[in-house]
Amino acid sequence: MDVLFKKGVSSVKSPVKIIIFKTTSPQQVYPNRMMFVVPKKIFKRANKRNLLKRRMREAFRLNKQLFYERINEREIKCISALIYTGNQLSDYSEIEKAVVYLLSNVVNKIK
RNA sequence: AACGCAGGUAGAACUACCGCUGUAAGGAAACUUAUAGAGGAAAGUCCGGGCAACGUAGGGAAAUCCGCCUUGUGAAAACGAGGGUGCAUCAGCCAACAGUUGAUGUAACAGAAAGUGCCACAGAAACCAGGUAGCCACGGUAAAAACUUAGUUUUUAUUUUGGUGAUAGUGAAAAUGUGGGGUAAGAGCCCACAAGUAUUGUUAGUGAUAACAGUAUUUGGAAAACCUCGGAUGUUGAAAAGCCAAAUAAGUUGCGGUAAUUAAGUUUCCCGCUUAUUACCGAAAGGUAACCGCAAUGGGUAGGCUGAAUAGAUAAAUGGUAGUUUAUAUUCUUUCGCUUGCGAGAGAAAGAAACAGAACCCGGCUUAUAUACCUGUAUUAAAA
RNA sequence: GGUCCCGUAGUUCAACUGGAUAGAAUGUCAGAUUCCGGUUCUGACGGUUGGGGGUUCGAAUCCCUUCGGGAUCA
Repeated sequence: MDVLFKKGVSSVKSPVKIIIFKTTSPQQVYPNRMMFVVPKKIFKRANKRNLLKRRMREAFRLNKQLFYERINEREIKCISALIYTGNQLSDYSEIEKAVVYLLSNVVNKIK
């Protein structure tokens, strides 16, 4: 996880940020491992953090097919993190737009 | 009726598709099927338990919590009902105050008359009253006046000693208040009335307590300062605790065993050194003081399961989208009634948005809460 | 999950076991000094003592409640 945040490639589309890193670990079977983060400093209440994490997870779940195709094209395996950086609660539709944009564009940035 | 405040109750339902966590069954596996899946506060952690380890003859100290009475629930903390007492507000009686009656609200409601300490500034004094000024008495000194011619008496000033707690107006608070007697001056010193406290008795009441009578007494505030009294609690908390796995090495020190040492000298002991001796190695010269066990030190290991639950176990699931219905704010259309801009009915549109997310489990307390309903109440408006 | 501690001018700290206008340094502003600026000197401003309630004659201090921040455990 430390490696991800130090060496990973990041991309921002408000209110979500993505960090991705190409891994060479042989233990990983799946094409990608995703982590969802909502900072406690901005959202003090646990129910709001839960709500945002659920929305981000749902958006990723419905749109991950496209993301996996692009990864498989390049024949690599990744670990990545979705971080919520906004200050306010956003609707599901806003989050979904941001997540789709990031998933489609971030793969090209990997070296 | 509107709106505000306080308290209480509830804290929408259903369908489809795609998913999430646990459990069970099936399957080689991928996975499939069935079933269960957040709250009134899950929150704060302010209390009390269960449970676990350690401790425990009995008693005490310390520490923490509780504190009017009766009664109900409870394992206990605590909560409910009724009552008592104090305080506050409002109303009635009264010209007014005081007092009393009623209603409502409220109380960390045992003890300040066991003890220690505190009460700034101001004030004589903030609690054994009495240093100061004042007042009063006897005496001394000085001056003046009167009578009488030698002193006496009176007044004033000053002062020693004694008495006094009326006067001192400061403070949040000043030693119970008023009146009279009494006295050199005064004082609960005495008396009357009133107020308070303690205590005894009688009556009423289960009791807190109340009423009456007697006796004693006048003793500020604060216990949310320490503390005293009565009651309860052994201490520490699931990072407790149990089991499995892994690890507990080398070195150093001490004690003991075996043939693997012993003795003397060096100022008493230890270390070290010297000499002799014992054992082992070596052809000799010479070299070495082993090895094993226990304890300490030293460092090393530090993962999993149980605890654990018919929601659930290790970053933690309980969701997303679409639609329907309902409570309901709002808007529009329309019918009826008349008070002519309100009320009642019908239809359409829109339509769940509060506080908030279990982590060992229960019981209380506290705090946060859109909207609806219920109870109480302040204000405003209308009618009688 | 448990236990404990701390919140005071813009900033860093005081205020003794409750006693008065909450103080000091620094910062800010104004004035003086200087040709101008700095330094220096003088003065002023700046506080709901985190919020709310209670005890008390009196609360930054004691008690209750709440908000925020921090430490610690094997």
